[in-house]
Amino acid sequence: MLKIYNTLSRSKEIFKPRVKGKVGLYVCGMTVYDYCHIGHARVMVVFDTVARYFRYCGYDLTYVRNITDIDDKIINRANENGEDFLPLTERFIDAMHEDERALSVLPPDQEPKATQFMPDIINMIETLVKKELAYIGTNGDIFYSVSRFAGYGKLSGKNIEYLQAGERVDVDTAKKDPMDFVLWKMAKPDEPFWQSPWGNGRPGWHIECSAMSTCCLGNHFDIHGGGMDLQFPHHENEIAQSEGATGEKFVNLWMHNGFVRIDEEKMSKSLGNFFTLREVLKKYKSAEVIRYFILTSHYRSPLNYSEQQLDDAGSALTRLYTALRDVEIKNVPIDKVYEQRFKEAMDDDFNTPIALSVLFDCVRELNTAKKDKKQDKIDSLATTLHQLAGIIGILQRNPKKALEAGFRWLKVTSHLEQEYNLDTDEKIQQHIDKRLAAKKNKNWASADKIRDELKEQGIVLEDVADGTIWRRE
RNA sequence: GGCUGCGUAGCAAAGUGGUUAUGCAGUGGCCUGCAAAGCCAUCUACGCCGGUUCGACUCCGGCCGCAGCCUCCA
Repeated sequence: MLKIYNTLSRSKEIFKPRVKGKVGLYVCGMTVYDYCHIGHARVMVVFDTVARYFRYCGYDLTYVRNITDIDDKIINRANENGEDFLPLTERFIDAMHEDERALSVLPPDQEPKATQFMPDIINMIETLVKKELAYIGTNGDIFYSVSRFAGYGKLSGKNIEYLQAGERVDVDTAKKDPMDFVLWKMAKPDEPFWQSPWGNGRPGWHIECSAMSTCCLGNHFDIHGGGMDLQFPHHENEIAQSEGATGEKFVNLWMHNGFVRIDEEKMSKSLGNFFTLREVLKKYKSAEVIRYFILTSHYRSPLNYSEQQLDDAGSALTRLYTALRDVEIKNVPIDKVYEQRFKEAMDDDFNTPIALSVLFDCVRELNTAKKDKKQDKIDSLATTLHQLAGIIGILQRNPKKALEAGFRWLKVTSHLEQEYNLDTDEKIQQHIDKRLAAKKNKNWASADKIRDELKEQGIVLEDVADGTIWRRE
């Protein structure tokens, strides 16, 4: 029985799809004017894990994650670069897809872009104007009249009375009320625009998500997600727009993931304290450490970024992959006890830290089974581990290759570098063979020297029954 | 000012009204030519002060500290 925390009710609720066996999930994606940072990676990984789990549970899921490809920041960045906004957004959409693949994030079923939904956006605004929920401001922009929508604030728990509009930002004098927000912005000279009944312009940020989500999933759908910071005003405004326009309930369940922090402070573009995924991958060989790191905390908790934590993630993955290194994944039934424990963890609002702890318990039992040479048990547990880990998108690489590659780019500054010349696996193997020969002659001093010197260069050797295997630290 | 949420061992991170979370790190042992990996054992906990209770890290109240939203942000 799957329970999910609903921001709307501030409690965990038993998940009931609108239509039996089907789920519609919409997640607010990226505004594409820069590379993805670790905060974006978290949204992608969290909702990818949610999507994978729904499918594992047998739901027919439609997962929609939008792309905001027109807004003020995109226009500003394009101007700074002296380019048109289109090549800019195309470039960063490609980059985002690369990052997504690196994180083992499966593509959503639909990835609507704001610029592709102009007719629907304009239709929705027209409806809102017709219903007198929106009006034309003194500058020609169209605004949503917040006071005309009963229940504004129900998602974020805000009371309009106490909101201090204009405290940090000057109130736009074109509005009737400081709380009102823009639906359609008139284009200034040299800005990209689309034609509308109110003149050439572009949509406000919030309306695109109302239009795209209802077009892709219907007026009323199951789950809407995104980062905590979107709760207010973005998602609050989406509710006002969608419910105002359609007259139907918009979304049953709202999910919001916590922030990534740096030194106990929110990572954000505006604070400038962010690391892009690309930067982090200059230190770590595989984005799997980042995915693992994200899964070590519950999706609603804050997640403090540090290299120490990514190193620990690498160590943990080493243990997991090591357990699978010398076994075969067979087509055998998986262990029901571990599957049940794993399911219970995930059913409890996607508790991935517990789910991971189940995997480690499975690893221990698997390692013991190996020691005791219980082949049936080994087959069953190895398959269980591999399959359950797959549900949360980890541990799907070839274990031997993953371990030989290692998880971190080590800076080796050893004087041995020239002498050993370890730039290919074959060359590493030559040194190992040399050591095996020394071992055969019981020339321990020589064998140990090779092992120590390889270790100095980040290569760890393990002598096993039928030879020597290696991995990178 | 209004509204959220958090405070767990060396680090990270779950959870529970009484019984081992888990990972990394540490210590002791087994294994090993010696290691590594693995297995076994083990040390460090629940911000502070009250209250409820046979019993609270877990519930209630107060206090302190931290983060977030009320502006664009995942």
